[in-house]
Amino acid sequence: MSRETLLPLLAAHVMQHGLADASLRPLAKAACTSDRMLIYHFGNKDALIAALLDYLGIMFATALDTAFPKERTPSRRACAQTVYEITGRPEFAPFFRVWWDIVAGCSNDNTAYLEAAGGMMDLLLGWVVEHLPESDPDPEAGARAVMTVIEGAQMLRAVGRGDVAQAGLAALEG
Amino acid sequence: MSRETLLPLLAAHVMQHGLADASLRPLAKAACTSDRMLIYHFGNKDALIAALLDYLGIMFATALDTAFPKERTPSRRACAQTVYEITGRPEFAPFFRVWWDIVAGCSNDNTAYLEAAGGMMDLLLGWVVEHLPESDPDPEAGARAVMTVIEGAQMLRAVGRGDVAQAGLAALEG
DNA sequence: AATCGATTGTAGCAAGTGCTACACTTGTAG
DNA sequence: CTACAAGTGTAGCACTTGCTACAATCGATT
Repeated sequence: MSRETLLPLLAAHVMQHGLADASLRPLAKAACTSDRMLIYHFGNKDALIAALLDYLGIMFATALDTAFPKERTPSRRACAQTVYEITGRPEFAPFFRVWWDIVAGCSNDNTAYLEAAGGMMDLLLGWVVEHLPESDPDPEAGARAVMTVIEGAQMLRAVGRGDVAQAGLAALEG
Repeated sequence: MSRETLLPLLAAHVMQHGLADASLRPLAKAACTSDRMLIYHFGNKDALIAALLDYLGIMFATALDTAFPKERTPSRRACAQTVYEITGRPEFAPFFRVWWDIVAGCSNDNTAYLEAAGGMMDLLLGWVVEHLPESDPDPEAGARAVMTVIEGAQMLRAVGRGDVAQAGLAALEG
């Protein structure tokens, strides 16, 4: 049992139960160890969470690569709608459970959370750039516009206003 | 000491420390009572939180009305940018601290949180409708588009990507 | 065989959690 | 004045929290 074998189990638990009130003993049980061992391997809980955020970032990146089509999208709007549709699938729900916990942590100035969240945003931004149509006049600016709409749509969906989100996506120009 | 006198103090505490890990004894201290009294007045913690969410919704509505200009904005983009600018002022930071906690609660299927968040979104949606230019061809659709971009921008700002948010706002048509 | 570091189990601590039991004081209605 | 309900303080329960002390096991090196 090393950090590397522990992390997937910990990540699975966190994606199912949320990151906000994850405590050592339930985490340990999920990873088939004891709280004692988690502290031993990671030093303390903060370090464990930091390592977990790192790992979740990697998981997110790979999930992105496998779930998304390789081709470019025909328009900015189509790109945004594609991301929205794919991230709305049930297998992405666990990820969003922890995502909103991370955002909440960010607004409490938690540095580890800010880094993790920023990293994931940069990752997604890069993905969007490469999936905009080749004809896009300004892919960088386009990606930022698309990202903003996507994230807004995802938040609205999270609070049960998916209809607003869809309308917002449909209004995207390009 | 009644619920009505307690709620402002509780709200103040929650906006400073976050809603996620608000526990009875700190809340009680902030409201100059005991945990015993909070339970007495609200029945249990869940009911207290529900009442608090209600109260925060009202606070949000009044904050909106006082902070925002009475006039209509000249364009959809200007409307979004105005909301973004105003909600970025430091006095709104405490509110967003609890807002992201609420969103996180929503993605854990917490009904009370879902209701509160949905209510606030509807409120803001209505406000946007009435602040779009009179010339707007479809204020309902426009408001949804504006809302989506606003919320995306606010999330990006929360995770330290305000630059992306600004670009996203600037790309809004109309 | 001896030793050493890495790893693990058991037990527990001090603090904090939501909540309750019980006794006590009030203000008010009969 | 009395009775009764609303309100309040003190103590405490059973539980969870992050973390530590102490000792034991294990494989590998000397």
